[in-house]
Amino acid sequence: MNLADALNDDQIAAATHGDGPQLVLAGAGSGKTRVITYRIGWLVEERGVDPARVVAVTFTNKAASEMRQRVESLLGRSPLEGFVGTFHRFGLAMLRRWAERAGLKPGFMIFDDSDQIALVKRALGDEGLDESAYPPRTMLSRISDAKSRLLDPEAYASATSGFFEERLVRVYRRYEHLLRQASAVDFDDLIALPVRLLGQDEQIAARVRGRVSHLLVDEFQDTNHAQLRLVRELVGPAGNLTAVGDEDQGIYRWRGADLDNVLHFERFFPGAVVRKLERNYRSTQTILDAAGELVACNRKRRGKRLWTDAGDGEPIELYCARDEMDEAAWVVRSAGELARAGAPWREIAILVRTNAQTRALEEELLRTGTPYALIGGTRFYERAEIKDVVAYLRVLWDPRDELSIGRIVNQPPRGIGKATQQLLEEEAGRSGLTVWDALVLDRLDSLPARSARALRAFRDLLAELREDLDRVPAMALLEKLLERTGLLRLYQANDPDSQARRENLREFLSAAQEILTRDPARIELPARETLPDLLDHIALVADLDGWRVERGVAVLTLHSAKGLEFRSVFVTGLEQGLLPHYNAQERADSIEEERRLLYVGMTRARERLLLSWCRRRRVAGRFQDQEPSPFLDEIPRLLVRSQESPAPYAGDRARGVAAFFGGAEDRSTSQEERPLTRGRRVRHPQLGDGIVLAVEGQGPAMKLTVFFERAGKRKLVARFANLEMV
DNA sequence: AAGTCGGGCATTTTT
DNA sequence: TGCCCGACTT
Repeated sequence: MNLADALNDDQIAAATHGDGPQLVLAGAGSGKTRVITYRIGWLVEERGVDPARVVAVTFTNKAASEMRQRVESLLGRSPLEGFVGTFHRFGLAMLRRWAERAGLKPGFMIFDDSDQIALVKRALGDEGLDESAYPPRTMLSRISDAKSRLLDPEAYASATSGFFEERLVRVYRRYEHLLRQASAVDFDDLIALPVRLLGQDEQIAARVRGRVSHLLVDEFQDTNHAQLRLVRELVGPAGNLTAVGDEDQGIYRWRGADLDNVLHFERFFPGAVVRKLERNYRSTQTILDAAGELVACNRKRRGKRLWTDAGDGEPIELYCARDEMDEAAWVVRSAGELARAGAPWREIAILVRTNAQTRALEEELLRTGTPYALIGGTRFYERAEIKDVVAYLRVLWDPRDELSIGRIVNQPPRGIGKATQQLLEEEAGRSGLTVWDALVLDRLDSLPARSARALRAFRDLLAELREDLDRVPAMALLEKLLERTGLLRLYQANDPDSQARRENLREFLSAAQEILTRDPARIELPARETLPDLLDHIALVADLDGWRVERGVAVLTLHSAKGLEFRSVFVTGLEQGLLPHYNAQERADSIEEERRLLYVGMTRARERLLLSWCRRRRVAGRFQDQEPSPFLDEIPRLLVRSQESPAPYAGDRARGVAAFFGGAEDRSTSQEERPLTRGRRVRHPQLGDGIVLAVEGQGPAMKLTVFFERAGKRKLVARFANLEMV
């Protein structure tokens, strides 16, 4: 293996590190995946380490599969015997293997975010607490926080005090009870339970440790306390650990990530060797200097200075916009210029701090017909129609999954409304049965005849499908399910919404097909054998990483930009209150995290970095005067070329009206006079030709109901719709 | 039981 | 300003 051709000296040192722990502080774009890949290769090829005993963990499925592929192609072994995957999948593998020893039922399910919220709501109800005084989201995040610190309700109770905390403990305790009752685990359990198992069961610990001779952890700055403990349980304080991370890219503190895991690494792993990768292979020196100066203002860091021999490149552009629409116009116009200069659209990214910012940008992209892809947003498996199918699958697998039953019992509508569900639950509760058992035992006499009939039909439908569990493969079952339940029929209409949902269901089927065919030997097995894999996969993969096939400018949040790179990057909304965000302004820690967020955004750029801010911005519907972000002062002026909106305050209304009537800002005032009334024919850049059905309101607030030949009836805000008269 | 209305609300979201 | 959830209506 010739490392010298593939790696620089620092990278070689990290890849060929001997025994014991090492921390590799890998700056943005310093080739850390390369280092991890080559280290695994070196261990196997040069050190004769058994590849089955190499474990590499990351945070995202995407990073994991990329790493796996690179190792496989480097070593020419496929599939690789060792574990390469996410923390959560590693934990899950342990729990599946030793479910009972961990206090779980063998077929336990993984609850996702919305399941967890539902459970918290139920726990609040059981404890007689009001959701408005104890917001479920807050409660859940506090519970998750406790779990990621490995505190069970009792430990948490003794570690805290106060009125709110006392309530929280009760909800936490109840939540745990409900979770186990549903024979399910949440994401935090996938880490916490294995830690406990390793700490308590010597036999299992010995077996697992025997399988992990070398552990590599990526994105170490994102680990939380529980994950650090898991790592320590696996390799011990002096073990063969390679931790790769960058404290300057730690942006998940609010999710429990603990930067101290990197900052005080040697405290947890005494005698560790610390190495830095400071040579950058991505950006120009100008970009690195700007980002470096910025992040140097942070105190919580060990310190790195990135350099490149790629040259200085272009200065950074800074645009001071009048408002968010002007900002969007500048961004899109500049993106167009970059594209004309040779950058493919997909090599351009527009970064935002909050999702709300995407609105103005999207309007402008739409208006100008610029191809774009909104990254993030509602994730695939969170879409209602997908959740429905998954809920059916879960119920088929475990009909005592009450949460999922609750979701599908009247979906599609089959005459089992809230009242009926309530009665059924009471009936079940009286005999100490689960809802499903009550249905099977036909305890429906106390219910109105019509409700009972509907419930029996539902029960028989499920029973029929469940019989197929042992008879047909999962794909066949899935197709039959969609057919027999009527889920497919629900979206028969030809409106865009139904079309999108049908498309999603198709997408789901092909994703399921793909997952199931990963193991061709098992594809013909009955569903009972393969369904658990499918369900695990769905729970652990939030999204289909399909966006790469889309072409167009990427619009995404700073958080979801981590790990990506683009030829040109816009970071928008560099304003006090937005970046840094209001809610982060009190605590110095949080300000530093906001600074890292900007740092992450800036270092995504290879060639061009363009920043913008607005003098005023519409926040929650109101115009607000904005101040530039203090972070802008931390970027050396010499590296920046500034420009300002040519029309600082003038012509808001004129522009709004112009935009409304036809696109280009200077488009005829004569059209302004033509009244927009019912019956007028209009053209929308995306929706095509249509006819105005109704007009509400006046001026900027004017709303139109338009019937489009292609897209059907739509309600539009006239000012944003960019309609053209025809 | 299902649609309609209106108040409250509005960072970020790897698994 | 828009969206989401819960309450209200038919």
